[in-house]
Amino acid sequence: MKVSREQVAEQRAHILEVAGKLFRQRGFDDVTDAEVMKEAGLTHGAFYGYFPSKEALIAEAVGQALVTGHAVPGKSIAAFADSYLSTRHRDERETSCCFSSLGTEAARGSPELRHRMTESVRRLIDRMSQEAEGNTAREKRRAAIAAWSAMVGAVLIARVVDDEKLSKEILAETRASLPLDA
Amino acid sequence: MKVSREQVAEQRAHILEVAGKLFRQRGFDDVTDAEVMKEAGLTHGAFYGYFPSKEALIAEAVGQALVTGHAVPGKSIAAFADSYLSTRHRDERETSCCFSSLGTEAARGSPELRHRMTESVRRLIDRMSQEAEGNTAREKRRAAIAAWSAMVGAVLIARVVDDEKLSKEILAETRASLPLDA
DNA sequence: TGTACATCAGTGAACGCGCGTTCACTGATGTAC
DNA sequence: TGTACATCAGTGAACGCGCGTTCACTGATGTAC
Repeated sequence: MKVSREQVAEQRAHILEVAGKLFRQRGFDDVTDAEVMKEAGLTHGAFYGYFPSKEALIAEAVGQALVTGHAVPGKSIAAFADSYLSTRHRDERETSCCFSSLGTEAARGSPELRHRMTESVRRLIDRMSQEAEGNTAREKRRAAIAAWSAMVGAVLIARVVDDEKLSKEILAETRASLPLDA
Repeated sequence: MKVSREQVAEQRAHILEVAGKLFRQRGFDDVTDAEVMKEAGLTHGAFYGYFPSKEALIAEAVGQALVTGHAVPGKSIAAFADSYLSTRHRDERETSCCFSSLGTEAARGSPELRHRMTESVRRLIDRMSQEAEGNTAREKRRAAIAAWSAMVGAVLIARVVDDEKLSKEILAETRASLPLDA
């Protein structure tokens, strides 16, 4: 059945949203394109009308998630860090930050995927630099980079750890050490 | 052909070493058990004489890599941070730290794998706490946790980023901010 | 406005391929006499 | 010390299964007259 152009664009956005959630929840390899299409309400065969390959879907879905996802909204950097280092963000993986949920896989991913993630890193560091601690622009930028690294690492480690107490401690102590509340 | 007991133990250790390197280089899913065995100089069929499943191999190989690998040797914490946040460690993935090379996949791994990694986190935090900055034990432990989180996150991000200059900056600025040189 | 046709999003089934896993067999080693 | 047999690490081939990808077909929509 044919469908209007707007519906196609909506379907496409819907597929990307579904894929972004599934990938963050279970990783690139464990999620099949058949599953993504089914979850989006379409049949497997329609996939290649939307994307040339699974790799292309991955790059687009993550690219989308990086923008709409757990980026910095209107709130302050301190509030962003609070939510980033919360147990909620740790546990709700399907809507979480792509670096802490897919980072090690993404490092081996397509050039397109890595490029989109790189642009996201740039945006985030620039944004965080504005509010980070420091007397000079250089110091502020350093603090932003260090804070972002610690945030990503802490959530990653907190998710690997199988002891709830230790996991919480890592999130809380990392939060307490961030140079963001100047 | 039959072989002596010592040879079997050596072969097993060799398989684990090979698997640990391949997994860190290319991830759990992309490496097949046939490939691991071939690289170790054996045939595919011998695999299930050594391990009950691929999942078991993953847990054992990572467990081994966590101990012999990029852990803290005799050197100081500051020297450990220097080498951890070097471009060499970023680029030589096959012998690198399992958290920064396999962390996001490991977070979805078997209980056995996550448990071994948790024990490694505990050992590392305890060890780093001894030399970290701070006036009280609590402060030292906090600094150790924050430093370890930042180290893992920085290497992860530096590997995703496709711009060498930005990648180096993330490693260097994270290093400069660590509270380890008390 | 109504009819005839071209378009093309979506369907459903199939395809090769490579994966994890199994298994009958081999033959060098270790053991018993 | 030599011989006969049991053990079992390793071989090589096969197995289902599910993956990414392809394709002939369908039928509702948009367009032309």
